[in-house]
Amino acid sequence: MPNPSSEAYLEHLNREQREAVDHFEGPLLVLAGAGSGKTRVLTTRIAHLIHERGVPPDRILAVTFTNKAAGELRDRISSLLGEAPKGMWTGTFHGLGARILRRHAPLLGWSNTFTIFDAEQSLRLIKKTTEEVGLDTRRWSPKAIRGHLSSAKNQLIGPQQFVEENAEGFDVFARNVAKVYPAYQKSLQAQNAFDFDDLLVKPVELFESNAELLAVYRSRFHFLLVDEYQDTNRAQFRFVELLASEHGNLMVVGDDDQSIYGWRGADIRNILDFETAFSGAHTVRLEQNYRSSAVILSAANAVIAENVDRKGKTLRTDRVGGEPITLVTTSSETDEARWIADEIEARLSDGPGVAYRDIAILYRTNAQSRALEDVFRRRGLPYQIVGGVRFYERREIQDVLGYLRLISNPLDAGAFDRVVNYPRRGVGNTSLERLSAWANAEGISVLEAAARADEAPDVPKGGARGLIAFAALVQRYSALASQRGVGELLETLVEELDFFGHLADEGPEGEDRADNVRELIAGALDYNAELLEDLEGETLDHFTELDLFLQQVALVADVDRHDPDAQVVTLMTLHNAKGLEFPVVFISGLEDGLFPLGRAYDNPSELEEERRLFYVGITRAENKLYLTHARHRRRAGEVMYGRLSPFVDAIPAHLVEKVTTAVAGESGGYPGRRVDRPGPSRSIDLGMGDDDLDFDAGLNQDLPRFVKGEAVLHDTFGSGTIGEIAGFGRDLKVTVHFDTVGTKRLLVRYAGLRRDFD
DNA sequence: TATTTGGTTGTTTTT
DNA sequence: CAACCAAATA
Repeated sequence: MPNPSSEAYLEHLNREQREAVDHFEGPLLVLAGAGSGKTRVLTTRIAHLIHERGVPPDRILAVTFTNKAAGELRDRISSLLGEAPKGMWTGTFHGLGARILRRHAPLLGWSNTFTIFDAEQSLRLIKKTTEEVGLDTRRWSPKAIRGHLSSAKNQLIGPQQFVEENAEGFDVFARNVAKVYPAYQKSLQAQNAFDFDDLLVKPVELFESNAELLAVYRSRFHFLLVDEYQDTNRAQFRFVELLASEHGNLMVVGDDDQSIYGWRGADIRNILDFETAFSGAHTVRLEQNYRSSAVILSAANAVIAENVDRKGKTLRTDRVGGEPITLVTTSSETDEARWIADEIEARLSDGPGVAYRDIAILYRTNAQSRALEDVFRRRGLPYQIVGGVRFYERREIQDVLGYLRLISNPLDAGAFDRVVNYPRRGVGNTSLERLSAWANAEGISVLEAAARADEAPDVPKGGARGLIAFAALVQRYSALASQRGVGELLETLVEELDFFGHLADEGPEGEDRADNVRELIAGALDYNAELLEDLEGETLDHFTELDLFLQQVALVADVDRHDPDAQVVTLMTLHNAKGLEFPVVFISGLEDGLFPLGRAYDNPSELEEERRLFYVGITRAENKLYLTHARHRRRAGEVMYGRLSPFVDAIPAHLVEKVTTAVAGESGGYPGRRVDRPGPSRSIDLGMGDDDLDFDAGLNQDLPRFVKGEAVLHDTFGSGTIGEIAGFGRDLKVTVHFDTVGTKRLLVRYAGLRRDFD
C-alpha cells in the first residue's frame, strides 16, 4: 500500500472493511472469512487510530497468533504511518505474558530472571514429579498427565482448586493428576521457571490479585486488538476481559469456521458469544474474498456448509472460474509423493508464472512429511519443512541450550541433569542420586552441591571430580554472561567443550548435528537483544542478552521460522498453514481415518473441527488446489488401507478433475479410472459434470512387467536392479540386487516394486 | 560407569 | 518403523 498523507488508504477498502477501520471506541467483532483482508483491516485501523484519532501508539496492545504476524503487523503499520508505532505492544499471548511477568514476577514469588520451560522440559519435570509422588509412569503416562494439567491451566484451574475438585473424585486418573499438579507447580517455582501455560495463567493471576497493577495496565492499554480470536482459550479470554472490560475498547477479529485449536482448550464460544460478553458490541462481517479462484471458493463453501455449529457465512469473490481442483488417487505414500514431485516439476518447466515458493504441500500429521522429503531430496527439489522435529528440540540443540539455561538460571534442575555428564565427566547415576540427596538435606541447589561435591558423603571420587569441574565451568560462564553477547558466549563454550569433536565421534549423523549447532551459533551471533524489547530499555538492564535469547528461543514457533521468500516448496501441517496463502496448494493424505483422523468420529464436534481444518487448507490456495490420497499408507509401522476422505465428497463434482497415477492404476486393489495428467494451466468452464469414478480397469489386472537389468525402486530397500525372474502371474518372483541392502528374492505381487526412472 | 540390548510405545494437531 | 527407555552387560 502507498504511504498516504491522510485518508487515502481508506479508498482501498470495501465498505465493510472501512466500517471496521472507522470504528473508534467500544467493542467490535470482525467476522473475517478466509482471505477477506483482515490483516489489512487490522493494520489500517491501528494506523487510523494513531494518525486520525490521535491515539498514542503506546496505548495500543495488539495480540497476534504468531510472532511473525506481530512483526508483519508492525512493519505494515510503520509503512502506513511512515514511522514505527513507538511504544505499541504486539505479540502473541505467550510473548506478552512473558513480557509482563518479566516485570512483575517477584509479586508472584518468582524472580525476574525466570526460565521458560518448553514442552519437553515440562514433560521431564512431570515425569520426575509423577515418580516422586509414587506413581508408576508406565501406567500413568506423563504425556497424558501433561495434557490434563495443561487443560486445567487453560481453564484457569489452579493446583488448589484442582485438588479440591478431584482428589476425592471417582476418576482415578484425575485423582492422580491431583497428586502431581501441586508438586509440579512447586517444583517449577523452586527452579524459578514457568511452563508455557503459566505464561497465560500467571499474568491473569497477577491482575486478579493486584488491583493497582491491573489499573495501571488498563489505562496503559486503552485500545486492544486481538487477531485469530476464534482460537483463544479460557485463560486468554480472561486476560483480555481483565484489560478491556472497563473501557470496552476491544476489537477482535476471527472466523468461527477456522477454529482448529479446540483440542488445546480454545473455546469457540469466545467468538460465538462475543456480543453477550461485551455488551453493545458492533459486528462487521467480511465475506468478500480476495484470495482464491471461484472454483476453490465454491469448494470451500460447500465443505464448510456441512458443519452445523457455526455462525454461517458464505464467501464471495469477483473472480470467475479457475483451474479445476485435481483429485489424485495414488497407490501408496511414496507414489503420492512421487506424483506430487512430478507435477511440481511439470508445472515449473511449463513456463514462468509459478515458482517453488508459490507451492505448499499440506498434511494432517507431521509424520507424512517423511515420504515427501525422501522423494524431494532424491530429485533435488528444494523444499523447507515447517514444524515436525522442531529445531530447538533436536538433541544436540537441547544439549547446547541446556548449558545456556543452566548458565542463565542455576536453579534449573532439568538443565543440570541434561548436561552434567555431557560430554562425559564420569558422573553416573549413583553420583547424581547421592548428590541430590545431600543437596536436599543441606537445602542448597544441585549446582551448589556439585561445586562442593567433595564435601558430600558417599559421592564416588571420580564423580566428585567431574562435578566440581562442571560446576566451576558453569559458574565461570555465568560470570561471563553479563559481559559478553550470547553468540560469543556460545562460540567459546562450544569450543571449550569440544562439542564438534564429540559430535564427529558419533558417526555420519554427527555432521548434521554439527550443522545444526553451527546454525544455532549463527543465530545467536545474529541475535540482537534490542530488537526483542524494541522499547523501554528499563527492563533490558536487569537481564543479560543470554536471558533474553533464551526467552526468545522458548517462544518462537515453527511457523516463525518459515521463510516465504526462499525459493523452495513449503511442507507443513494444516495447523501451521493457518494465516498463510500460496498460489498452488496440495493437500495430501486425504484418506478416511487419516484426515479426518479415525478418532474424530467419536465426537461430532471433533469431526467438525477436522472439517474446519480441511476448510482452512482449501482456503490457503489462490489459483490451484490439488487433493491427493493413497490407497494404502504405512502408519506406525503398519499398512493402513483408507478410502477417500468423505470430506472430499462435499465438493461438487463439476469442480473436480480426477487423476489416477500409473502405479495406482496398475497395481490392482481398487482400480480407479485413469485419466491422463492434465496440462498444468488448463482451465475448466464450470458446469460440466464428470462423475463416474468406478470400475472400468479390469484389463489392467496384470502386474508391472520387469526385465532383467532394469532399475527398480522398493519402498524399504531402496533402489536396485532386477536379476533373475521366475514364475508367472500371481506367483511371479524376481531376484533384485539392491544398492544398499544386498540381494533379495521377492514376490512381485507383494513387493510393490516400481521402475526407477531417476 | 558406560554401553548395548531388547522391549515397549506410539502418531493427531502447538504456543 | 522409528525413538525412547529400562534393565542387563562389559
